[in-house]
Amino acid sequence: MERLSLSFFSRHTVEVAKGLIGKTLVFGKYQGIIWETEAYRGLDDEASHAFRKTPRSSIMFGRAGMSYVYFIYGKYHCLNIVSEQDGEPGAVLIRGIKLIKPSLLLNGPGKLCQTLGITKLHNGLDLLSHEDFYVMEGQENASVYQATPRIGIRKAVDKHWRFVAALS
DNA sequence: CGCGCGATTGTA
DNA sequence: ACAATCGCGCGT
Repeated sequence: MERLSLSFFSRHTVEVAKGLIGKTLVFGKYQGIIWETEAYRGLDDEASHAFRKTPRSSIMFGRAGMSYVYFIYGKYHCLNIVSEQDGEPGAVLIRGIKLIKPSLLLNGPGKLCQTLGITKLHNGLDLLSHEDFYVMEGQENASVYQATPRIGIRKAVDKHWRFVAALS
């Protein structure tokens, strides 16, 4: 299967978030079908870390296809993939994947990173060229069935930028 | 340098 | 409905 390239990730973040549903995340020995995503943008998105440019969020302003991993609530890590043209902020939060072998649904960004062992050490890696951390084509039958407000935020609840795959 | 709070989760 | 837990971001 073919690895997703720069042209896939360097689009509007909402399109990337939808497009990632059904794709295959590869991280070391793990492989999983991406089940749930959320789009986060810049100045037009009050709920995004990139609403303001800070040291932490600066990666979101860089070239698409890079990993953005942040630490939250003193306990959990969350995995994002940078989107948009270089210079434009955006990233897609990976909220859920369906692990292949062992078959296991990882719902929730914290649990996902905990299970796979993703930490801040994996922040700023290039998924376009990394040896065993990337996204490739997958089961395209997993089509988007629902768009909802994003989870765990109080701002910009009018933006329905959370996407969940259909059952299968 | 101090302080409030969060793109979460498990438990009550 | 809420506590746990600590790094980030902003104000002083």
